[in-house]
Amino acid sequence: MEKVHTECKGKIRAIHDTLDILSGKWKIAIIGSLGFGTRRFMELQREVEGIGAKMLSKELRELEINDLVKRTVLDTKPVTVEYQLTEYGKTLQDIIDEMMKWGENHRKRIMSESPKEAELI
Amino acid sequence: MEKVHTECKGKIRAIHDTLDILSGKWKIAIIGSLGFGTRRFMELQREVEGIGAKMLSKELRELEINDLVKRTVLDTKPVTVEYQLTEYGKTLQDIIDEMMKWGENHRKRIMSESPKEAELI
DNA sequence: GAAAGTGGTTTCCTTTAGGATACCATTAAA
DNA sequence: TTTAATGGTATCCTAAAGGAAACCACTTTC
Repeated sequence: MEKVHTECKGKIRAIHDTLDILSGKWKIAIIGSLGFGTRRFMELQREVEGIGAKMLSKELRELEINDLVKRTVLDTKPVTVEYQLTEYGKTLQDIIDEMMKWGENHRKRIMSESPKEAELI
Repeated sequence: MEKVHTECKGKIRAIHDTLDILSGKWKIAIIGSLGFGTRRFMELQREVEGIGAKMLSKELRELEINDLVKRTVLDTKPVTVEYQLTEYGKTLQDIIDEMMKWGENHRKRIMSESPKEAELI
């Protein structure tokens, strides 16, 4: 029983590691945008609607630290910076797909229960 | 291109729906605990180490609203209340498993890069 | 020479998440 | 009669997340 408990805490920690990387208001949208291909800072800021420069730069830095996104500075004038998903970053796809499927189904479920309230979300 | 964009926003919304349900400091631990079987309020508070009554009650209410957890009041004296995962709640298992696998692998990866820092996390 | 675009950082502010403590009613045991 | 256990709620407080605006250096265009 104690072994089960210890094991279990490790698993919960693992789940939270993943959750920490994916949660926050913008990370998924950024990863989603980069899923279509390489993007520059300004392109991301336009595609991820509503994000400010501060948050974008912070989120990108975190994704870069976790080796999910690669940042490349090009020697142009003025400098351009490219962001792309790393191969490792692409390994998130399975889990993101699962979340997408579950979330879409959940919304349908809620809509069929009480459509009016659900529309407000 | 616009259609792609609209579709994409729906998908991102779906992912965030899922994320909203799973994120927060305690939900995963609660679901994990209930994964072993029915639990009473006090049992949960003991098993989910560190959680206070206010947070536990709030998180349980949210899980109940989303039909992931069922709350049953038993007519004993004093009243006992049982919480259990619904069938729908169990459908989260796939996605939680994916997150667990990814998180465990991610930790190994970080450990092999820079074991000393990683231990601190 | 001014404006606009490149990719940001810094500062300050508001909003939200979470925690500590006290409290509630009920009942059984000591 | 006090204590402990049941399952919570209400209030207040802190910490963290996030947003707005100003600012930076550099270069091209108007």
